[in-house]
Amino acid sequence: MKTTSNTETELNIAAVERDTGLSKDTLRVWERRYGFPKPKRDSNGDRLYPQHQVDKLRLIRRLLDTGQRPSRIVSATPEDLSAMLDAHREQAGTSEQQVREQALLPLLQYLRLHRSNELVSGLHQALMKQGLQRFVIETISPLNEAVGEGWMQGDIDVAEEHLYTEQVQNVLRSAIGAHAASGGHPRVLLTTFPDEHHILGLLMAEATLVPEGASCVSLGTRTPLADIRGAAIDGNFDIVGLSFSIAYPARQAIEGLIELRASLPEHITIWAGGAAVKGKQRRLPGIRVISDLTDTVAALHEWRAAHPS
Amino acid sequence: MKTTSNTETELNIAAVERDTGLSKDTLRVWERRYGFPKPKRDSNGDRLYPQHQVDKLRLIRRLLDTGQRPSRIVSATPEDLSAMLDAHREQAGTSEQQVREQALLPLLQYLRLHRSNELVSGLHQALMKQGLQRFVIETISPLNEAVGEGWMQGDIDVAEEHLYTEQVQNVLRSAIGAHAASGGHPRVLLTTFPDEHHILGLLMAEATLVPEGASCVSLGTRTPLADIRGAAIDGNFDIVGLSFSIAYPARQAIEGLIELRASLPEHITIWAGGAAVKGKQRRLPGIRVISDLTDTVAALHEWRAAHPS
DNA sequence: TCAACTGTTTGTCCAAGACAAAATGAAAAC
DNA sequence: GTTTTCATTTTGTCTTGGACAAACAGTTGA
Repeated sequence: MKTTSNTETELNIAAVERDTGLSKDTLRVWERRYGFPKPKRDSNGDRLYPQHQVDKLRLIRRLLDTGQRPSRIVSATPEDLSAMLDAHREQAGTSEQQVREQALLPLLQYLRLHRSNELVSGLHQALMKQGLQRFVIETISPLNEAVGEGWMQGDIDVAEEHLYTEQVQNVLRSAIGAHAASGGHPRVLLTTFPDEHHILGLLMAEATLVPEGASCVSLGTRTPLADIRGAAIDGNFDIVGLSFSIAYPARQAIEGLIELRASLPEHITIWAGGAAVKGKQRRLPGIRVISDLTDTVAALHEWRAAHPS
Repeated sequence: MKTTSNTETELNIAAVERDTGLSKDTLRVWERRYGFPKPKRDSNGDRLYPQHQVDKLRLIRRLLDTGQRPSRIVSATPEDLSAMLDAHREQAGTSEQQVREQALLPLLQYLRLHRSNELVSGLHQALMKQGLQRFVIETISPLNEAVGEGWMQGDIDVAEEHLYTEQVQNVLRSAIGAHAASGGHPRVLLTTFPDEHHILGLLMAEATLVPEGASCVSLGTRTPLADIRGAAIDGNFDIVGLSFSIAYPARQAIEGLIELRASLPEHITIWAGGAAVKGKQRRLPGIRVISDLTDTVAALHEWRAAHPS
């Protein structure tokens, strides 16, 4: 609890939970079982995590998402972890993506050089050229991945990541607002669970749905479950769309979604998208798991086929 | 951990945390100290909260936001709690504000009725009529206060407050983007400290500065101090603007600002605005405290007077 | 090839204690 | 009369070590 005044790069357990998405309980039990992380202690005996341990934890989380198990990787060296990530990267066949990134390289460069003006005009140009849907799918989505990747590897710092998020938000919100399609069907309510801060996933979903004539209402991030339920019913929505970033604990996502499913009337469809729920369709009966942005459009067509007005 | 199969209206502690926003630790310590909530237990001894206890917890949370203290209200009866809410409601009616609200009443009504389309067009209309600066000062700012008030009194729920924030954000971001003034002076970096989630203050500041020809770059909310410093220096900014909502602990704001002042070179001006720092100018040497939105413009003119290019 | 069984791994929950930060209220100083 | 300072509660978050169900991995048998 006590904050250290000397070194700014040591985080308490709550901050690490925020930064890594690993719960306090998990952090403590890993320390007990695997000997890592091994934080320092402040004068009160409270844990203080050095920055490099937090970085390693993020790396570990990433590997967990690829199917590795904690006992195998928590006590491994950072070098081994990087090697594992690289191995997985090879396997996933990102060659196609590498090509696409060619076109994105200038945008990434602008970001790294803090040239926000150029970044904005570059984004606008791409938007004009591709149209909203293609812009989101072919530019923003891979750019997100590249930025996330860069952040993991330390090429991109917090301020740059924030700047990126802000500018993309500006562009997307303006573009969505310009469509101004009211009265369309279905009516879609978009939001995230309370611990999810990332909004780009929501905006990207909205940006792919609005051009299809759907009527979207976004509540932004961090809406408590009970309020999602209330808003969905009161607002007479057909679909509730939830977004989960890669940082969101998959377990929490699944539990929350099952609870939400149980609390909503059957005629309201639930869509769940994002890295944390990818491939979890089997564990989420009654919920449509959206595998990627193009799948959003597919899900919309499915809904319309099943609900001829 | 074990989920009950019979009654769906009993939640485990993680679900209650999600629904109420009260941490597991807090729920346990309240039970120990005040005897409420008093959940049932499943076969494994894990807590199972009946729905009515969760409802009461949400009521309690609302009262906490009005300034009540847990020891006074946690063990009170639901009737007493309702009475307290009513009492607070009576007290809060400010006459001057009532007048202003006359013009804003339609907008508030749209929000309460979840008529997001009408809300958006109402906001756009006001923006067109008043221009960006006056729109922010005369419409958005008092509307914010009215929404905050309504939230305290329970007239406006979480979902409505989120909806409001989203729509205002859309309008402001579009309007700011439309100005597209690059290369102006001074260069202003806008953001908030890590625990501050509220973004409207930042956007309102940006919306008053951009029409004056300043060049604003926003990092959004929740930027760590070290990264603010880095971005300000690397980006060659003249001014760093911080926003603090009424919910931000004043003490933390002051401490953080003093630290930031010490870590930034003297030639970079710091502006601090928002309810949490209002009237704290005396305790913040070397920092320009912005008392309200009109003062933002005044501060800009001051800076220009002191820095003839 | 798939289903059922078995042992291991893993995340979440529990209890009761501790302590710093925040809030309160009273006394002192401007 | 207003603000500052100090002492006393209150309150949220952190601690340890133990427990157990759900998820997983591996093997056996149909």
